[in-house]
Amino acid sequence: MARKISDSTVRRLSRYLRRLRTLDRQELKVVSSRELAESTGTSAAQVRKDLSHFGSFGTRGQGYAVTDLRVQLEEILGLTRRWRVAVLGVGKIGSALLGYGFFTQRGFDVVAAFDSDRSKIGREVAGVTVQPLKELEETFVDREISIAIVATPVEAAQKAADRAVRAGAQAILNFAPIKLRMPPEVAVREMDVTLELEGLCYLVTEAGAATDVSE
Amino acid sequence: MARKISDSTVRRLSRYLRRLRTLDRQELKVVSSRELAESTGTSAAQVRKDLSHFGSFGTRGQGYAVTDLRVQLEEILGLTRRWRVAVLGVGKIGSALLGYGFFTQRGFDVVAAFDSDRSKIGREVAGVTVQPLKELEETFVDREISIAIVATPVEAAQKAADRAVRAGAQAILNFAPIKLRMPPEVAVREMDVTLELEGLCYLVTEAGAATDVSE
DNA sequence: ATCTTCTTGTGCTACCTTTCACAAGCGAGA
DNA sequence: TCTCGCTTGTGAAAGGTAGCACAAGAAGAT
Repeated sequence: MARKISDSTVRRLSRYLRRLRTLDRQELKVVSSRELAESTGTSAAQVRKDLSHFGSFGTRGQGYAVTDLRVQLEEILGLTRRWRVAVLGVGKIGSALLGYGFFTQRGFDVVAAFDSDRSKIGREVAGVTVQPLKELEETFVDREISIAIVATPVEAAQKAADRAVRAGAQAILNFAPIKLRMPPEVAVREMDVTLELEGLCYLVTEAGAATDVSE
Repeated sequence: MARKISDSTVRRLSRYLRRLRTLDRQELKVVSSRELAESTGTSAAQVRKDLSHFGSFGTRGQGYAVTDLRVQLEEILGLTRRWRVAVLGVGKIGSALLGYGFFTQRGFDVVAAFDSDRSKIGREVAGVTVQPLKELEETFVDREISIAIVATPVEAAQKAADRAVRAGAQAILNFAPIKLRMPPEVAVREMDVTLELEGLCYLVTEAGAATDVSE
């Protein structure tokens, strides 16, 4: 299974999984690609294509067994284990993430938080004690942290991410408005609020301009 | 200019703009597509192709005039005006966004916040008073709010977004882990933390599996 | 056992995005 | 004025992604 799966496919798989978990809780046994597509905003053909990259999980004429497919997707996405996460930067976003109950529920344990601000160090946020940055390396190793969430101010983001990677982080979720330079073996995802907002502005402006012309 | 521009192009334009603003502040006069590409994590050809959809902004043999291109991009993205934004749901994420100074700096004014929780209503967060949901419609119209940031719990997200749209919102930035169903004329962007985290898990797991085989 | 109905899995096609490669064009210097 | 060096703008090729359409196959009815 060395096939390269695209990011958009992986994102959709996450969506299918989310839906399947709900269906499973509702004790529904079977779901069709069409139903799955409708509730996740895609097409039935897309659902089948996405799943077909990993095998044949359905029954022709019937659909997919909910629990079974849920488990398969959890395995594909690597969600059968728990993941230890550290938050770098305990500002507004960092604190919000620390208190985000969804993480624990979904297999992510936030086991450490770091900040350079003296006044924050030692404080406990949602059960996690804020540590000084100099303890980063040791803590990452000790607690086997594999994912770092970068929520520092933009100036500090690259350095924080570099340190996390040197300390063993395999993946970075970046909230800072900067494109991080990372070695290719490190997985990176960007969560850039202003980028998305600006994208919305473009679309609204564009739509407005188009309407003006036709009027 | 009825050409359809892809989301990924628009995102890159935002990145170029961000870089150009820095360069402009540093009083640099000219920048090449190569420099722009390196600092935004893409290729020089991509930069030129992206810009070429909107016109010819550079000088052959020289590059692009920083200030000029900055202004052009601001116009293309619709950032020459200010945008009024409302936050729906003043939980952890909502509060973090309300206090996010970057917005004001970048042309976005958060002028309203709503929550259904009695205990939060009337409270002031970062200069904005939290209002009850029933005032949503009136406030959107009065304050000419065009962008709604949905930061409610997942169960409330669809309804909140629907109300915002009926009240005149043209764009939605959605932080709730759900794919919103919106009329096609409404622009939507998703900011889904767990989706991205799960994506990272897939990549890490995959990389690990690949290494195991080769070892 | 055969037929009908239903939904999957997939080859093929169409479209879209990125990369390549080079002519066009600008400025500086002789 | 001509040449040289450099970078843009762009047509064409390559590479990917999504949609279509249908054969394959499973379950239940006759």
